[in-house]
Amino acid sequence: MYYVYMPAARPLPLSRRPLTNQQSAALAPVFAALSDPVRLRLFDLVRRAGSTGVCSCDLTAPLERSQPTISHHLKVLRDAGLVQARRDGTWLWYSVVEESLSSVQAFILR
Amino acid sequence: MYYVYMPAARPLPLSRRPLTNQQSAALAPVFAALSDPVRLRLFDLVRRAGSTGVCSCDLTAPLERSQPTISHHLKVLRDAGLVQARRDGTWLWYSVVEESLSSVQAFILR
DNA sequence: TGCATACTTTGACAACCGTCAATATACAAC
DNA sequence: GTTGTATATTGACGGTTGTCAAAGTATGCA
Repeated sequence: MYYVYMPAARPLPLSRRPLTNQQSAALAPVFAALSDPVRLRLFDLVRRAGSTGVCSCDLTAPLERSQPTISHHLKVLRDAGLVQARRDGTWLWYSVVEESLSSVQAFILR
Repeated sequence: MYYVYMPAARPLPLSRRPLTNQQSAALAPVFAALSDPVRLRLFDLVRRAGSTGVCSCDLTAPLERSQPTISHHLKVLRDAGLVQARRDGTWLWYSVVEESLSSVQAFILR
């Protein structure tokens, strides 16, 4: 009978372990929200409007889609946590949620 | 009649102009390929296999999907240019395409 | 109250997606 | 050739998606 040195069981750093079911389930909707060309351009337009934001009424014309369609896409981006809306009278001002792309960035650099 | 100084018309740096139709159309399929939880885990498993790659036969069990389903997802990742396959006898070894995420990275840092 | 503008929701449609069983193909060994 | 293993394709199924017209809701103003 020999005694063999066994290092204490210690999990690897999180990022060196395979992506878990929960992690992928949380990440997929963010990628899905950006998987449509119209939404990509929409997000880009909102982002370049900075902290001031942009009125959604100014997003319909450049994207050549009906107003309900733009409203639908903005909801998808909102539900994914990528953009937020602030009401000002009858207008809605959209701006990006800072750090909302950090999970995507973390996956890329993983 | 006055002469007013007008700087020569010069386009802004590319990244400071709105995302074009073509750019978003090229980018969306990459996001779409990563918009499914199974494909995210699949890509992660392939990536952590490094340049050696991983046999696709070793990808079915951990993802708890049928062999045709995994084959389908691998094709989606291949078509998006995210992974590549090298044949070795009856096996196929999958590895990531380096720099394949650069367009996503560029969009995030845009 | 009524009207106008900004936006959302509903309903419908075709197209697409994830999944699996069944089948087909590719390759190696015999 | 045959047999066995690895992978791809086909076909079908329910579910989801992008789109628009139409109708509904919300806000401001007279």
